[in-house]
Amino acid sequence: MFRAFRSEVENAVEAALDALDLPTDDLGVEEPPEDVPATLASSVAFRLAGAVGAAPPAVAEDVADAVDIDDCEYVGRVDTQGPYVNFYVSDAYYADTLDAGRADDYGTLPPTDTSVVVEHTSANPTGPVHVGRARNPIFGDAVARVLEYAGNDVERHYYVNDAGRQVAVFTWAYETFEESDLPEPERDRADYDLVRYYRKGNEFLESAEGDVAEAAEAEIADIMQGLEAGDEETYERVAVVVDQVLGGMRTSLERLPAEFDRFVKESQFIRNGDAADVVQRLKDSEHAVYEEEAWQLDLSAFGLEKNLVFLRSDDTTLYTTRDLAHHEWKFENYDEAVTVLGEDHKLQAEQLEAALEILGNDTDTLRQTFYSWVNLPEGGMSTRKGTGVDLDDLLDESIRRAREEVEDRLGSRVRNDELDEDDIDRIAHQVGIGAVRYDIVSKQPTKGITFEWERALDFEAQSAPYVQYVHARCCGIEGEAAAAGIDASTDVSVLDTDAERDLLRDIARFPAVIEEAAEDLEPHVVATFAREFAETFNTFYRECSVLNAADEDVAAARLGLVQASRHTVANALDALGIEAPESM
RNA sequence: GGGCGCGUAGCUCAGUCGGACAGAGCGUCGGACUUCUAAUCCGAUGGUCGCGGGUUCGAAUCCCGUCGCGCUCGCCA
Repeated sequence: MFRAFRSEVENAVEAALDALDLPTDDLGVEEPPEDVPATLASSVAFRLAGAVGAAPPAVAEDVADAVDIDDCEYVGRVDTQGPYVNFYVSDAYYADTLDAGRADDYGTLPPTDTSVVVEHTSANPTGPVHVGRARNPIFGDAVARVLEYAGNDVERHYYVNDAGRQVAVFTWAYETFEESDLPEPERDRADYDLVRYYRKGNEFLESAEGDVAEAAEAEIADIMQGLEAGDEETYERVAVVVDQVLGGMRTSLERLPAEFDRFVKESQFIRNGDAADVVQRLKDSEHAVYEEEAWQLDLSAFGLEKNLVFLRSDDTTLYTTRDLAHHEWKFENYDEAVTVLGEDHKLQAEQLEAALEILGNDTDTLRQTFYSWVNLPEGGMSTRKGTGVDLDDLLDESIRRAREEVEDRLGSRVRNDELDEDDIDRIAHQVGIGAVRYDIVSKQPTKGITFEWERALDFEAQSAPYVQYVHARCCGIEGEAAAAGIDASTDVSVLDTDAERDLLRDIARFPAVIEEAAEDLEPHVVATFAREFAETFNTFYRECSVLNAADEDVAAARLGLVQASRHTVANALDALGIEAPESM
């Protein structure tokens, strides 16, 4: 309802300014501070004071008088407070909010008929997913979910690097070194198993000199040439490594869960000739230069100082070259493309966008969004060097601590619903994984995060369990109410306390929060909303009992409010990829 | 050194397309369970919004400068 209310307010202000012969380019519609009872306000009087020749409060009066809300359904009243014109919601606003909240998909926006491909994670298939990378699937999956809630037709893609130098090194190492020379794997799974060869290979290359180094490099170059030439046998050799490691990584990612509709291998753009086609078209462009035996793009016309090499002197393509073909494929098949990347890829992303324009693409449909790396107190994490915390270890530890919490609370539990072993297991997983996700997704992606165990696994702070608990409380009330024979109503006229009205106002805002998160690709606003909503609900919970309400009508309406609250909190959590427990 | 990002309470963070006295949680201190689940609630405490200028009726928010931290500047990805 908030979105409809806002639109009514904007139209009303614009019409009022028109009637007064004043400019309408900036309506100044904004949300007032919390202690102001209005739901929206306009600060337009400040700006018009000069032109009108009167003090802002007087102008505000004029505007308020000129505002006509007769046709408004959700604007109930207008007044002024100093220089501000304040807009209050109508009874219909509350009534329709409660009614809309009955739907279990509440918060979902109308279909946009737009297909959006969200590419995220796309980590090189070189080893287990570590926490430094884990921000990508958590943030990326939330972006995809939020876009879905906003009415888009979303596909999630993982772009698999199976054609670059790193996998060539990996393949060579896998075929060259003996298992007996390697340390024990940390887990019995392909990614943990094979990463040992990758680390060993890199170690070898760093220290090797002379003929030995040259021989190794020759073998690696041979693999890269084979890939470039479309040699089947080479693809098969590489795939042995890539598919196994990727399979292991998927197992980790699915625990979050971060699942994908499609794994797009970059080698396909070499094999189908698209990469070669891109190379030819770039060579023909006016920005192409041939320097030091390699083909490059001079991107100074796009404000980029560094040239982009798109064809090596040995005629092999680079990651970005193949990614150009990949993006043209996306443009052909989807209305919009969103890519979630680490901040270390910013320059490459700018070069990609410029090159796509040179190739004649409209890049307005491409949005590349970035997140800062998660570092350890002692520095960065690296698969190659083997430094960092594995995502599996973080999730295991989080679940373990969550289970401890559940077991600790069993004794002091008021509710007599007898949690069995399966319930404890379920809650430990929901809370443990939810806490990790919330910790990551609730922060602005541009801000750096230093990983610290105790902070990431703090269940007391502004965290997933706090929000999840509200959902469990809603489920508990609904269960008790059903047993007591109470049927929910949508009669808001008996919901007149501050706590009830505040809760309705928060429920009403939820779709607008989804809209904002999708527009800005910032799921953390949903996390902030969920936390604030939980606070509002907990106040309601304390002050407004459903089972012990003064009369049946109030009990029924409050039960309706609890249902709408449950849908709101469940879907806010779902948009973040966090499970909503029915009991805790 | 150039480019990009970040800097808000002791700590972790919201707020940043200019607007009403800068908000939470944690911590500290003090309260609330015979009540629909206390993983909860209520109160107190705590801030030169890195620093210095500028624009404006109004700046945490925009501009310039400066300091600190991160990323980046490969024929790696």
